[in-house]
Amino acid sequence: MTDGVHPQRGGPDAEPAAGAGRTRRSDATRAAILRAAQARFAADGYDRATIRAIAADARIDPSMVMRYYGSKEGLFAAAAEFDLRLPDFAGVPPERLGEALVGHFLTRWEGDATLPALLRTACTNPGAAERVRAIFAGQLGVAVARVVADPTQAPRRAGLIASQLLGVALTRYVLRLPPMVDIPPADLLTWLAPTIQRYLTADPTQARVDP
Amino acid sequence: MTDGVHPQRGGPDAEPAAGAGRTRRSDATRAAILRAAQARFAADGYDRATIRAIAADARIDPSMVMRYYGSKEGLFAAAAEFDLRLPDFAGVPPERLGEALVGHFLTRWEGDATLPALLRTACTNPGAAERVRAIFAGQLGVAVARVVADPTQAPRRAGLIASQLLGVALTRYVLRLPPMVDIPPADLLTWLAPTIQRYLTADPTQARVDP
DNA sequence: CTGGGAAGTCAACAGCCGTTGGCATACGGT
DNA sequence: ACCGTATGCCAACGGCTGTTGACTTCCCAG
Repeated sequence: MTDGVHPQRGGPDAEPAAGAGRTRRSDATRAAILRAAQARFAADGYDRATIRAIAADARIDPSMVMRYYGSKEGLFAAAAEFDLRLPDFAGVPPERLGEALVGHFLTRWEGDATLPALLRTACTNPGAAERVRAIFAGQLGVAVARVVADPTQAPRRAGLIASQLLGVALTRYVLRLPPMVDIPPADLLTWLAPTIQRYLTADPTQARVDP
Repeated sequence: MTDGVHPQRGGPDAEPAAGAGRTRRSDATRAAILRAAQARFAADGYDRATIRAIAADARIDPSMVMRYYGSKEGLFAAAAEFDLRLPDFAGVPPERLGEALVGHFLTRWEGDATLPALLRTACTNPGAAERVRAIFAGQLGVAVARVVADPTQAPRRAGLIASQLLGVALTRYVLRLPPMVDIPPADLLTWLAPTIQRYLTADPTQARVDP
C-alpha cells in the first residue's frame, strides 16, 4: 500500500464542493461490494474468501474491488470495521454491571455477522488479530477500568471478561457447538452474568466462591 | 480420498511378519513430516501452511508428504490428532471438580501446540470445526455427564464450560491478548475454577450469584 | 553378488489467486 | 451538442498451490 487512500486511477479523488453528504454515483456499487465482502469473510474467513467470489456476489468485476478498496487487505479492513458500541454504565448499580455487560454483547452480536467474520479471520491473519486485540484492550479495557476499584487490576479483569465473551462468540457463532447454539439468549444471560460480575468485582485473592 | 490408508504407491503396504513393533526405515521421515506439519499448522493455520513449507522444514521433498499422508487434508488429520486425556474424576470431591478440570486443561495445553493449531484451523476449515465439536461434545460431554445430577442439563453445562475453556485458549494462545498471556497459570486457575464449578453444579434456575 | 522393492529426487502440470492495464460506455456540467 | 471524467468490463500476467509421474539411489533378502 503505497498510497493511504484508494487510488481512484481516473484522477484525483477530491470531492467537488460540499464536504459532507455528497453522494457519488458509485456509492451503490461500493456498498454492494462491502455487503458481499462482509458475508464472504464471515462465512469463509480471509484466505478462503476470494475477491472473485465477492465480486460475483456483488455482480461486478473483480477489478472494481481493487479500484475502490485498493487491495484485498484494504477491503477486509473496511469490511471488518467493528465497534463494540459500549454504552456508559455510570447509571447501572455496581452489582448489576455483569448483567448489563453480557446483555449488551448478546444484543450487539445477534444479527450482526461482523464479529464472527473478524474472529474467524483473526485466527489466521495477524492484522485481524491485532484489530481484535485493539478493540478489546481499548474499548472493553477502558470501560472496565472505569468501574473497577484498583486500576492496576483492570487489564487482567478485562482480559478474563474477554476470554469468556469471546469464548461464547467462538463456540456459538464460529464453531457452532450445538449446546451453545441452542441456548436462548435469556438463559445465556442468566448463566454468564454472574461470571462476568465476578471477574469485574471479586476479590482477586479469593480462593473459591462461597458455597 | 478413495483409499482409507496411505497409498504407498510402490506396492501393498502389508507388514511382512510381526504385526506390532516392526519399524520401517521411513518412520523417521514420517515423524519429521508430522512434527513440521504440527508446527506449521499451529503457526499459520491450515490455508497458509503450505506443503512445500512443511516439506522444507522437514528437509524432504514435497512429494514425500503426498506419498505418506495422501493429501494435505490427510496430513492435517494426522497432525491434529488431539486427545483431551481427561482423567477419571471419580475420586475428586464434588466441590473441587472445577479446580480439577481447569488444572487439567491448563497443564494439558501449556507446552502442546496441537490445540491452538486445531483451533486456528477450525475457525475456517469445516472439517477441523467438526473435529473440535466432536472432541468437546464427546470427551468433555461424557466427563461432565458423569458428574452432573440431571443428565438433561449435561450438554448445556458442558457447552458453557467449553465456552470458557476455549475462550481462554483463544485469547491466550491464538489471539495472544496481552493480559491473558501474562497471567501465571496458578492465578488463572484461581480465577477460572469457580466459574467452571458454577457451570458444573449451580442451580440453573438461579438468577444471580449470592453477594 | 544380484535382483527387487522401498525411499527419495526432480520437473512438470493444471488450476486458482491477487492484481494490472487497456478499452468501451454512460453521465453531467458547460 | 460537446467533452472530460467517473464507471465498468475484458483479458491477461506472474506467482503460488496441491498433486502427479517418471526417474535415480539405497538397502536388504536370496
